[in-house]
Amino acid sequence: MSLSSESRVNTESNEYRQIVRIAKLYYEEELTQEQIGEQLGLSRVKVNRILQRARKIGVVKITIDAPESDPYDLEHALTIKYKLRDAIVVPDAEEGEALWHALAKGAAEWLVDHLEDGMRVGLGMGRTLSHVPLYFNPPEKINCSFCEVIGGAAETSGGFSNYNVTSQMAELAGGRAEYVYAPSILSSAEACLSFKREPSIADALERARQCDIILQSVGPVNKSALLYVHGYFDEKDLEELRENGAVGDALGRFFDQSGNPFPTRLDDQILGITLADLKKVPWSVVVAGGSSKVPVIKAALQGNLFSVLVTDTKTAEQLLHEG
Amino acid sequence: MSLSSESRVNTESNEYRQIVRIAKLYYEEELTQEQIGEQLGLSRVKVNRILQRARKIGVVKITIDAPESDPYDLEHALTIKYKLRDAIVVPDAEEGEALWHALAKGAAEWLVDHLEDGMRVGLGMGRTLSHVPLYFNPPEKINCSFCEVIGGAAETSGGFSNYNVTSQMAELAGGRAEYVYAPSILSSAEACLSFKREPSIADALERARQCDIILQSVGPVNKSALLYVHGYFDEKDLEELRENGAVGDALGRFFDQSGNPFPTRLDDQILGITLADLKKVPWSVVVAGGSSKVPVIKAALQGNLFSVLVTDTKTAEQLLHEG
DNA sequence: TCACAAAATGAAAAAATGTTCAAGTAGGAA
DNA sequence: TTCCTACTTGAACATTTTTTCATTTTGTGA
Repeated sequence: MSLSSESRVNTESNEYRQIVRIAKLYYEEELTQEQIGEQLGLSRVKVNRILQRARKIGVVKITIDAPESDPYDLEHALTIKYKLRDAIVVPDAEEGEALWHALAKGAAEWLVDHLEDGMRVGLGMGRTLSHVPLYFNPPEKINCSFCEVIGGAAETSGGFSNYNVTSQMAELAGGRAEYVYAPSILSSAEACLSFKREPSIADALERARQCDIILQSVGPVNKSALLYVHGYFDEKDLEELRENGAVGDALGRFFDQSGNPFPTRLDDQILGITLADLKKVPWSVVVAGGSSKVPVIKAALQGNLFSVLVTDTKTAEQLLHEG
Repeated sequence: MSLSSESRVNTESNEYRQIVRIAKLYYEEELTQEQIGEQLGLSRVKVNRILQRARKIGVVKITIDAPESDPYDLEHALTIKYKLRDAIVVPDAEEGEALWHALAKGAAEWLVDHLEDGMRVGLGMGRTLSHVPLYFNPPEKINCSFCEVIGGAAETSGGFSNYNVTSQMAELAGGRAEYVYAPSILSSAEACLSFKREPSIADALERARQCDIILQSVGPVNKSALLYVHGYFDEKDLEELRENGAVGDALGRFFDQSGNPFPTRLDDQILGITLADLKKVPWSVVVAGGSSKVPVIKAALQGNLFSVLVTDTKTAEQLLHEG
């Protein structure tokens, strides 16, 4: 019949008329392709092909109505670009308001939506995470448990103890708290090993590996790193790490630009789950934002260390438009 | 979770956020419902339900882009309202231009698009049909045949003979013509019967019944009717037919308001296919327009005598908006 | 005319989607 | 509390859609 060029169709042509008619019968009248074929004397396969063509050349337009699309678009773009299960973009912090409050709120709300009976939630460390309980407000009691994924029940990190966070979360949810009664970093690999052999601690770590959800932050290779704070690394060590390609850390474990583990001499002294463990968790949530963390987050996401990201608008945009 | 009211969703809610995200993954990223469910931790069925909801509440809008939509809309509306296989709406005739030219052109073009090798096309009678050859212009030779569906190879009707029309069409298409060598109306039922028993005529009628396509017009119960023109009915007869509920005729066979056959004393004297035969033809095309024919066309379509309509804009609108 | 590559076709297979149903669950009234 | 009705859920089933593939058709250049 007519010589059908790839993507342009004469609006006056009979081919076009037919495309429009079939599209209407399918999308407006909701006939099946079979019924349309029968009515018009075409094979079902042909009707199918015409419909594909109709979508391709834009005779049929499918639009998604998303008012206030900005945050949604960012979230959606992030999930696509980094193959995430979910992404939450919170508004940039107001002047004078700390970013970690906004992030903590986003993480807390995300958690309320995803927490179900029987789940175990692992909590990492850091200033942002320590603010999560402030905003965590489940509408009803949930039969779940919260645990630590790194030692340190009795320690404090940046003024906030893991212990407190874990117990607060458990209380707010109406669930149980499970602790790791041990330091996060041991003085030697041997000491660490003997702790790990202790059944109660081994159990605690095993529970941590089997969390349904883990919330954790990531940080750059600088003085905020866990191992620096605890005095196991000095400035020179950090410098060396950076020079050799370490980009950031999560739970005291460093990783490079691609999110691959970057081993350090202290890896065997840390009492906590590894990056490999983290990758296996169904919902591993990284809660982080701020310009300095952009390359770190990017690396972590590229290495699939996390499946959910909670961040702020500005960071989201940097994650999307750079590189 | 949230109490989901039937058709209104809070744009800020997490439910809405989820609907938009899933809609985007499905319609923009073209993931399958299964993949989406996997990624988001939902069952496939649930994703399916959310997508149905997205369409229902209008988050997803499917639009069909039909520039110059007027004729298309009319055609589409006609196919739906009267359950037609196709409808062609030609522009209203210009001042001084006869409607039947426009209709004949529409019918001829429709035929070009649908005529295929091996098909048989039956041609009825009437002024409009007699103009079809003028506009019939197939781009290539088609191995098909044209036949008459009512006697009258040697007669003329309104100045145009069936014979001429059939042979012209066959010639233009490069196919064969098959005639019914007999009058369209006999002087008695007995005479008609003996004609019908004649093998060559019986064959011709059988061929007519097995057409793939039949083009025919319809007319109101007035002096233009075949049986009046041939002198078998007088004005009083017409008057009586009208009073008893006859609305129009096709091929000399009358029908009522619902398109049901309205028997007359002359039915057995007509040498041609019946309305019941007409209904069995895959593509029976009625070519008719004009205010006076609106009730006739409507009746014929309601009785499913035809599956394709060729008419003009004004008539189309009347067919759609009245009754 | 022939031969060849590209495009179109539809039957069958595979995949995706939609529906039903039985079981479970929340919310509300007594 | 108990009972009741309403809704929600996902597995199993049914239907529809899409893809694949072998074949035919069509256009093109020799």
